[in-house]
Amino acid sequence: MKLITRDTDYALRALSFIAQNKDRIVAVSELTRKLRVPQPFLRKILQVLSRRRILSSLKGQGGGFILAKDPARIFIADIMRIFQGELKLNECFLKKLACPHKKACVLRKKITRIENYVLRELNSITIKSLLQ
Amino acid sequence: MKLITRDTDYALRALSFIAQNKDRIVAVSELTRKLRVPQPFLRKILQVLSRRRILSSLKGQGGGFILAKDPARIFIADIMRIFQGELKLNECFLKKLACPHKKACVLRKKITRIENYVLRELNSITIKSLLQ
DNA sequence: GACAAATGATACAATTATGGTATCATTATT
DNA sequence: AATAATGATACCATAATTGTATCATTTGTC
Repeated sequence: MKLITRDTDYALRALSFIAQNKDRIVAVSELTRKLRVPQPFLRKILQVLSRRRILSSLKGQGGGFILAKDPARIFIADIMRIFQGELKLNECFLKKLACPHKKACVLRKKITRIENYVLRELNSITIKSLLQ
Repeated sequence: MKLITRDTDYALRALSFIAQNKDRIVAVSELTRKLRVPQPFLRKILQVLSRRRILSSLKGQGGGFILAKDPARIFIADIMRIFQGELKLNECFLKKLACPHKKACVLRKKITRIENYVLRELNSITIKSLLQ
């Protein structure tokens, strides 16, 4: 029952650090030292964020990453979706089979209620709100 | 981001069915037909519920399972804990390392808030409330 | 221009969790 | 004695997670 996987977690921490150093370029090597996270893994994660236009990158000596968006507009739900796919707490395991309750499944309804709350919350948390 | 795993799901459906047939003993073979779930897997699940005193079992011909508790007192959070372990949305992946934020981690706090809501909800849903 | 330091892309690998199967022992009914 | 059920337990297959490794490309510095 993990809400956030490790890559998402690392991504959020990296984004927070980069947001706190908004005016300069941050290299993966620095992030690795600060966050104490495996460097090749973190590289992969940041490259994804770069492809998704959350970060901008600069190659070459002195290169690194910098935010491509206002941290007040980066929602953690978006980052989660990038690394974890669609956010659903809810998948019905019997969907292809003859589920006796079909659309009236009470369990499903209750879980959906919870899911809606969780998504609302996640959609309200920004990188900016994580700083300090 | 799965709230409920497949074994928990099957367990809840099986418990619901058994609760609807409160006055008699239900064999795994019948449940398998009704729920259309793999029989050996469901057996394993029900044996766990039996060990945990959620179900009582009767061996031998004509045997099977029957509720050991009032369905209004079986909470789905308990069933989830049995199959999924402690319910935490929250595990910090840097816990052993030098997390720069330590106890003040804002992300952790926000996730904890969500977690508390989810747990409160899950602790309020009983097998009885799933019937019909 | 050569070298060093950075990211881009991508393939591969190790570990763990999930979702099962298989088998033998035990018990109870007929 | 045979049959039909659960108890216990070991095993297995697949997928997801959590990484590593490598080579290509770009850019700054000497």
